[in-house]
Amino acid sequence: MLSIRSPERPSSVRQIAEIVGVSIATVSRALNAPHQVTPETRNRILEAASRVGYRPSPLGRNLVVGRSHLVGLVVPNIGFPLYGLMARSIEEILEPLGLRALLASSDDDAGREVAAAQSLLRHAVDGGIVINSRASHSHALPCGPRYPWIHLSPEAARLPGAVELDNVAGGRLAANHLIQLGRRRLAHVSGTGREGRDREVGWLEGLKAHRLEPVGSALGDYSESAGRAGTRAILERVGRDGLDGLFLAGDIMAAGAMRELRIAGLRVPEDVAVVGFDDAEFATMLTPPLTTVRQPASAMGAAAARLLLHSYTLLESPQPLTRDPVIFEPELVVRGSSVSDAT
Amino acid sequence: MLSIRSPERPSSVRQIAEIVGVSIATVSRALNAPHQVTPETRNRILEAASRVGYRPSPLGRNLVVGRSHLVGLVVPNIGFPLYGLMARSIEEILEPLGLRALLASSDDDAGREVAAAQSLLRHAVDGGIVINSRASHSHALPCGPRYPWIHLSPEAARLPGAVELDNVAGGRLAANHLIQLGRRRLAHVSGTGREGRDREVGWLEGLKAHRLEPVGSALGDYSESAGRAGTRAILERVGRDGLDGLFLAGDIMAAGAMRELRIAGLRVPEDVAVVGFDDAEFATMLTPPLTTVRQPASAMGAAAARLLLHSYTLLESPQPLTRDPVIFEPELVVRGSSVSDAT
DNA sequence: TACCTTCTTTGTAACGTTTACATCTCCGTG
DNA sequence: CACGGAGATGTAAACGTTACAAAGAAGGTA
Repeated sequence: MLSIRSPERPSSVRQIAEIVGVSIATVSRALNAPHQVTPETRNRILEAASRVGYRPSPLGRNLVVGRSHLVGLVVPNIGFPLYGLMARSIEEILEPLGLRALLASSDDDAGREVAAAQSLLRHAVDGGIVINSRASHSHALPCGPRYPWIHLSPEAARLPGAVELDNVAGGRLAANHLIQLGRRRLAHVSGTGREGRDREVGWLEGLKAHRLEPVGSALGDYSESAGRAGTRAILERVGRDGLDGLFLAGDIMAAGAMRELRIAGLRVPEDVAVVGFDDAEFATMLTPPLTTVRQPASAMGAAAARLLLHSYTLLESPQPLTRDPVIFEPELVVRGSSVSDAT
Repeated sequence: MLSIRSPERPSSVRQIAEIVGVSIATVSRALNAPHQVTPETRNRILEAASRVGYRPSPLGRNLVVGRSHLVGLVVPNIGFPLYGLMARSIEEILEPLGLRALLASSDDDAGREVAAAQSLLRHAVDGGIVINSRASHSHALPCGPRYPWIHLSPEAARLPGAVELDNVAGGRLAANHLIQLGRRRLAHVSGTGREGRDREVGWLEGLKAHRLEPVGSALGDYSESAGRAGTRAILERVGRDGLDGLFLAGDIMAAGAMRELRIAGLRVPEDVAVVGFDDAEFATMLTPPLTTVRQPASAMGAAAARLLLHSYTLLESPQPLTRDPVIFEPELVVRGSSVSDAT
């Protein structure tokens, strides 16, 4: 049976030093810089260490080197697949360097985001990454020179250390694609936040470049029901024949839109071509598979992690973070919801 | 501009002690146990502390109290939605207690799982949760009495501190549902690992209770392509009319199966009723919406977190972990892929 | 041989915090 | 005055690493 509090203390450098008859510094050196110790004493130390089953306490080590080897990771909700993918790729960059991600949730709220970052700083993280950051100059994170923070969001483009997607270009991609398919009666269901606004800006730019006016638009919040409600509202306004191309600021809304179009008796893509945003995992599983603007989530996560490492106090010559954001370009993935003979 | 290495050290108890003219112990007491210090000196200490902007170092504190307030979280891949949901609910339980989840990935490999747990222990986590644990008696985690580990998987049911889903009951639910719908030509695409085997065991039990033999089966690995390939193989063997009910051990495979059935010209649910497993987020977005056996991921994550807290060294009277697993019952969610007039 | 330089090896102390134990002071009671 | 108790405060120990000091040896030169 397990007894929770074991009385015997784990072995320490002091214990080994006493056994061998040297100072604790020599023990530490024998373990970390063997060439600095006489082979004879080194062997005696190593032998004693393995005999008592010595394992160095990371807390002691962290204390003296002044770093915790922890990296904060603030995510709106780790249960959302997009953020999970980003977290995974961040972790893959950090792990080989002996760094670990410490998790906190922001629920996409600026206040909770700051609180989460503060909480992580109390755990002495060496730095951090905020996914879908809502931080701005008015809600700045407690970011000191010893605690670099990377912002993974267009919201924070004016803060040092930002990684962002060119959402405007993404909206343009969607518009150009639908226009090239010959669609002219175009509508959009938007998303929230800076990224939602940017996608709409790009969308409208794309239309304007072809001297087109949108036939309708609706506000959305990336939920399936918002996609359905927005589509229904647009259809009611323009009528069954008033729409032949629909762009939604997120794939989940696009799934709702396709359901609503089907209920209205409209075929996708023959009657209405549908374009989503993100390229979520389920996009290929929809009927028809969803044409969408891919957000390179893994690559963006990896870039944020590398940017953090670049300014990390651990490195030989850390570079200060600049205000130049790292910008990723989205990519159009054409599938059956816009082109009937696509995969 | 940010300069990464700031030369000035953060303030410490030593600095405050020197300013006020007391020992560091008195400073610590004034901050942590104010009633033990004379009001007059206490005020002078607090005043000096706030003047120099003192913030106690968590590294020093963790070191001396022997706890890090960190909980290890070993996940196959945090990018998988099911695991993300579990992680999120675990986090929600831990956060109010000031505990944070430290992340590591196992990639569903027993060896990497042990390595990840060891790495987390080197970061001095106070305990940990292993999602989809592959640990067994032969590949046991480095679990000492001071480091309780919870296993979130049926694989580890014989280890202390296990939380598991009754996968056998889940397979039975699927079988009973299809049989009650009048389907008699039933087939299954299985999953890997203990949970995959258990789901198949329950499935076959359910069939046997109604004196039915399956018309076919195929091995799968939870991927969409495995769902498609398995379905195709079964159809080739039994013919277009040889199948009217299909159970797949995961929703992603079910999405692939529905695509394959459609390609074969079979209607879902009229010709073939389809049942998945997990109740993933996208299940409602498929066409038709997927009937599935729901795995209560959030509740299971929360249960694992509570079990960990129960045996946590932090608590007043921690309870040793027992070998009795916490078992969750799955629930059938009926949708359009098995009943045409369902939601 | 005496002295100096260089290199190797080892020891000391400090880092930051908490806490068990020791010490000291003050006050009251016998 | 002696003793005891209570309250306040100091001391030291715990953890692992590393800058610095110190000691010693080896080797070269006058």
